[in-house]
Amino acid sequence: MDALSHSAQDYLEAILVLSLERGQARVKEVAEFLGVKKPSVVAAVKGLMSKGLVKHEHYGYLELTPRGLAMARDIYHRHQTIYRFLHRILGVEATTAERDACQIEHYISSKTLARLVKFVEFVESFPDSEEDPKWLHYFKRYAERGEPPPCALDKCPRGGEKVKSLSELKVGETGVIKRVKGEEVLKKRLLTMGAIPGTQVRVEKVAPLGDPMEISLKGFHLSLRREEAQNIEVEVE
Amino acid sequence: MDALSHSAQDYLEAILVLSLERGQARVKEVAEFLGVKKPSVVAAVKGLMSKGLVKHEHYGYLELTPRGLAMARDIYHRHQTIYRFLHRILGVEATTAERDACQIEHYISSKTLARLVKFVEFVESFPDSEEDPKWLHYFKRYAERGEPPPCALDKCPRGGEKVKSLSELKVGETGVIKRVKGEEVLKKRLLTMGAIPGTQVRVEKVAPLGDPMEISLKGFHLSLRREEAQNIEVEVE
DNA sequence: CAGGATTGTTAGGTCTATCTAACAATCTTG
DNA sequence: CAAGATTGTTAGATAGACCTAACAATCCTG
Repeated sequence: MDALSHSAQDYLEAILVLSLERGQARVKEVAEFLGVKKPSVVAAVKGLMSKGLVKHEHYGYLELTPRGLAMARDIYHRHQTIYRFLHRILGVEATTAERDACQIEHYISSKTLARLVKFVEFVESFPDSEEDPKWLHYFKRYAERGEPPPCALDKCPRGGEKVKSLSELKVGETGVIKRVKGEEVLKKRLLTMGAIPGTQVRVEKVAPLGDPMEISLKGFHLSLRREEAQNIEVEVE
Repeated sequence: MDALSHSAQDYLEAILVLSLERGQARVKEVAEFLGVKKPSVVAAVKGLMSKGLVKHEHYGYLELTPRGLAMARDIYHRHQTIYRFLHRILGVEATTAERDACQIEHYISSKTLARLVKFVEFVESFPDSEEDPKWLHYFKRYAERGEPPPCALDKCPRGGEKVKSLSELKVGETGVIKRVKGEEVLKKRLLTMGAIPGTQVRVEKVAPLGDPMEISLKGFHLSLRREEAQNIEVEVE
């Protein structure tokens, strides 16, 4: 049998959730749940019936078959995993997390999902003495207040040297590029833009949140994102 | 002007990447890059031209306008963030991470993206003394070998009590449900299934990887996922 | 119990994103 | 330089996912 389309998966999942919450699912409820019109639900259900996933008597309730239930639970499991990651770990607000999970669930591969399941498991199963692991606690503080974790305060990985990432330079400061880090694609792109080791750069402007940065290099002006600038190590002059 | 469709965003991003890699983009290259036929590229480019995002002379190369470049970079930034999360942090293999990032980038909200950006930043900026933070190192070990982190070995959050999560029970063991944890939706569903505090459960079968578990409860048989079982705290009898 | 309100269904339509087939323009090679 | 190969374009088609309009069935209330 053909794989289910994303839309069909949404209808299946909606029927499951409504069945669990209210004991039954009706065309009108599914339409409201998914934000579509009733004829769309009827058409979708017709397709699901033809695949043996839903039972639907004329003018009656919607019912998942055993196969439909198994499939819906898989889809729902995927949804829950992503939701928990977005909400519990990343700290995204519940409504946004719910909506994004609903969308993303269709596009995440089973390999990626398996890895995400393990990550969520890892975080939720080993919380240290608090509900969150310490590092997640630090992350949330970092995300909300920009405060680095304690380990960054007492031991600086590049302590003492005049080597910084470009993102740490202030307006007016200059330096010589020492190294371009990061993924191949990003490195290639930065190199294409002229960020070559040995090249002098000067910080011209920095936007309020450090993003973007205007720098001059080889007589040209570049606008870089904070992440891009972070990947360029410079020796301060 | 209308927001770009997901498909249009993909074409814009493809033109950017090809321009960076090869210095130019052609219809045939974009088609290969995105896995579509050439007429599809031509049609899409027509739309992008009408929005002032791409310049395209008849039979000529594709070129991003300054506005198109700015937009493409935004899209690409989003892609890179997701890619780095999937590949660098979750440890998903690069090809799969690249493909999933390409899909997910359209469905992640700006709030969720902002949070993910901070998460990637947090991980990459505070690596302890090694390339990865310790906890990420532990996670990768956990994901690959199932090995818990050191903190779980010397200090067990529920040490000594006969309270375990249902997932930790073995076949034949029984217990009484003490608490159902987790998100409201999940809790409600488990409660709907009869997982009510005070109820006795017995583990009948466990699949090889602990997923699913067959348990009996109130004379009924339930099939639970490992994550579901993890949310049910029981006092072992 | 009849009429109005609400929910469900059917027919036909729109829009997007892709395709195939056929033709046009450009490039390469003998 | 001409012919073949390759790339680019146009016209028309398909499939999916939704819509509106109109009608059918069921439920509720006066």
